[in-house]
Amino acid sequence: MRAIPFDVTAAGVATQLLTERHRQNLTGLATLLNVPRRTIVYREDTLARWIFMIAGGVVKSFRDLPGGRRHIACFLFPGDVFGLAENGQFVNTTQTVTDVTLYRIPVDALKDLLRRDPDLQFRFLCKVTHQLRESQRHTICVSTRTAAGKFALFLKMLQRDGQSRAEPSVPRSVAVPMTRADIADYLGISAEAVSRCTTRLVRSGIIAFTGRHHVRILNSAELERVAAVT
Amino acid sequence: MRAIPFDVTAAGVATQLLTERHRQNLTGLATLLNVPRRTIVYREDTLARWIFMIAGGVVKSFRDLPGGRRHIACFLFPGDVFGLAENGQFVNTTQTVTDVTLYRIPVDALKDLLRRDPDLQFRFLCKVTHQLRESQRHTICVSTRTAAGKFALFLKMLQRDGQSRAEPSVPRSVAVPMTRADIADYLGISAEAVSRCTTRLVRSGIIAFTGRHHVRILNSAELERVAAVT
DNA sequence: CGCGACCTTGAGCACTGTCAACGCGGGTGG
DNA sequence: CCACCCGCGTTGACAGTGCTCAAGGTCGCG
Repeated sequence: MRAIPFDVTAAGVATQLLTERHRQNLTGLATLLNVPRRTIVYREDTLARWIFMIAGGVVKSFRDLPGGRRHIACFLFPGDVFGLAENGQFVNTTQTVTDVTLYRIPVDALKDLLRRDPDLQFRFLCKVTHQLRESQRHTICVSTRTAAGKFALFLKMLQRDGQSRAEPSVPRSVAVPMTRADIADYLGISAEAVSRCTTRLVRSGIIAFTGRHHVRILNSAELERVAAVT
Repeated sequence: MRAIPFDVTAAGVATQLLTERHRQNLTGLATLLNVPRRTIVYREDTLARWIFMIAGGVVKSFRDLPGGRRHIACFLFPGDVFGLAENGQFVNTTQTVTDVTLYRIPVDALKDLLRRDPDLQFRFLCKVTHQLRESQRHTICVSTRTAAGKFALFLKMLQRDGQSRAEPSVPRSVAVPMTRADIADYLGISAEAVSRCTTRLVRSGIIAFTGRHHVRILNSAELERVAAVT
């Protein structure tokens, strides 16, 4: 964590796609890929020669910890950029959650382009800053004491994300494309704990499932209250 | 969380201070401030007109959650930049932990400078990327199941940080400038839990305290093992 | 329609949160 | 220079929550 200098909103909406000129500059460098679900995009600690940008679908970024647990750092949605590296190697492993289409951009060429195009670089700066804020929200999620509280905050995040991407959606209906196990690894709890707390929230009439990957929020105020428990 | 495009190391060491030319450009804009310990630098949800950079001392960035808990997002050290904003307002509250000297830079002027100086902007991009990685490490810390595991990872982070800043230090001695309560709020546990697990680590001969704010790591391998518990 | 992956539910145990009391130590004022 | 005092840290007891292991149930894809 650490510093966090730029206000995305003041600089234009970072979650929006780039301008047409920027798109053209980038697509000159990029390769478009179609990737089936459950596919590893890259593995941690391998040579990081590319940056990726999602055109459609959902990706998860994770790391297996000593001790056997798997920690999911983030879920990535259309418009998101990924390919975090350190010492020239990827930090996390990334895998598709759904079928995905993505742009693959050579990192060296992108670096040159950014140095020549300060405006485009500023977009990237805002994007990373935005992701830093998201990361801090994730940490708050995980640091919540109860499983129900974590899940409630997670739902709120998915809801915010969904509507910021202006997805075609039923009001108060939230898409949850990942499995219970993925949610568990993201929240730092067991899959059983996820099951138990969703069951309790359903029985309390706060949420309802319409299929395994769609939640409807029935009582937003109460959900907020669950999330706010010490 | 989300995307994470740039490899700090490949682009030059981001944790290092800026080059002399960059420093001169920046200090033209900056005001140097001396701030006593325990001072609020700015409060969350207030107008974000400045970015700050630490010349010396330690700062904490936190947010009080509904429910009464306080979540510390990060500790900031010399060379770190802070002032994260969203919609033109600061996201967190920041307070000095020790006596601090820092640079205060008007955000508008900085934005202009960055657009005119792509090289300097790239430094900032790397810095934010670095902080994103740190934030992910923080999340792993917090998601660890046991208090001892969280504390062990926290210590490792402080150690890495300390030596990356090339602090004058005794080998295996780690400076812990913050209080137990601050550590608790950072790790998402109670202050009592921090006390209990440090006591256990001391009794196990894994660490030793030389004063309240200095730890010596006696058995690094065992500390690693504690951190790796499921 | 059937198989397999995913999800749910249950019982026992370990750990942390909470509340409360005590100990320690540095700073301040007499 | 000394004694007090208050912030900070430690320790103990009890209740609550999640983890683990195990078994049963359900959805969706081939």
